[in-house]
Amino acid sequence: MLAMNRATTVRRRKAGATPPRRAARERSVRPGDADFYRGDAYPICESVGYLVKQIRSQLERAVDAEMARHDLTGVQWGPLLMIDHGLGHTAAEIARVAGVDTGAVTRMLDRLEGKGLIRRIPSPDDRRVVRLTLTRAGERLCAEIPFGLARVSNALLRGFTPAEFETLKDFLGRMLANLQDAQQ
Amino acid sequence: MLAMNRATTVRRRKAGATPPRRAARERSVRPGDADFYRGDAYPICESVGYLVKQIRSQLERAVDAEMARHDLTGVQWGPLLMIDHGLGHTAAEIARVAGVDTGAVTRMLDRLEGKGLIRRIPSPDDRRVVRLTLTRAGERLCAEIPFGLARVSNALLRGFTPAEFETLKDFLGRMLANLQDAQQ
DNA sequence: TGACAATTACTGTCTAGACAGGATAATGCT
DNA sequence: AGCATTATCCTGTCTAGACAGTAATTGTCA
Repeated sequence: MLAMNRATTVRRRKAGATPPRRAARERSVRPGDADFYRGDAYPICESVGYLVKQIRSQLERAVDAEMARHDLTGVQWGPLLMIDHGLGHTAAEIARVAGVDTGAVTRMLDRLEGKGLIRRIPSPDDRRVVRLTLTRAGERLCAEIPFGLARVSNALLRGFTPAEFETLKDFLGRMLANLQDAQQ
Repeated sequence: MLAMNRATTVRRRKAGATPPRRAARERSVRPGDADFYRGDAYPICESVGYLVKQIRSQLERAVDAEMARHDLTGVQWGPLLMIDHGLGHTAAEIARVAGVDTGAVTRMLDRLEGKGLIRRIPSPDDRRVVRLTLTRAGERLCAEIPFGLARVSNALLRGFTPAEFETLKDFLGRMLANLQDAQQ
């Protein structure tokens, strides 16, 4: 169990969760799924999944470039805004809301603290928890960030009509819901 | 210039590329951009960018779970398929097509070679390049992969009509185009 | 031809997420 | 009250991408 890589770990968990599943290559995961793609003729570079991946990574690049003006990497502004908006009082809360590992959060907070943007304050109520607050510099930065995000978002949606914008949000919401309940 | 982090580097490059840009917080990047979002009222957790990010990461999780059955991580199947389809004869070609760093490719190929899925063969024509081929095991794996991808894609699109599917692809394509030409 | 530029593969270093495991502290149940 | 469970935070180790820089080779052009 020592040098076990991530793939192996995931497989083990999956095997425990859904037992049978074999020789089920031709059908979809569950009845009701769409049937737009087939395994024996999958257009890798034109699939919806590929497009989403491309958009996401280009989007991250664009946001990165905006945030770089403030000396932030592409992911550091997220927790910062969460703390500012009262959605992230502790490391565990940030991990839950952002859907990432607590270990990753710990190390990211190290970097934000190193940059003098946040402070860690041991909670008097519960001596396990460390409460997070913004420094003055952190607050100043948080006021700037949404402008960059809005700029990138508007560039992304260039040419969309208001009606298309609404349809798009509907589609995205439905895909996300599909993914979430496909995951049980 | 030694211990310079990524954010700083990006900023420097950006500063060199687009000189003026100051006090331009209220307007979008370029005329013609949509105006669905404003910096002073940005709905972080409901924005299109946030949705795309969520979809992408959930999608990666789902694909990960599929690929884990073959002991592959979520990104290793990409280069594998590229080699199989003749889109990635060399490390440099993979890096170009996938849009990632050559250094990252080198290390990923190390892992794939370690798993016995690919072979590196020094090219006789050009002594700088190393040609990539699949091993027998790699070929077998490549035949399986598209079935998992199709399964995940169909689950993602559950409930979409064919017309909606076409509209969705149109929207995604337009967003990607916007991002690409916003990047000059 | 010979200097210079470009390309290829690679290595080092940073940020970053995922998983596992551990220390400490709080809570719940018998 | 005592003990097990749970929660919080942290550290170690792996995969992974980005950037910088290097060595070897190839291409270009004066």
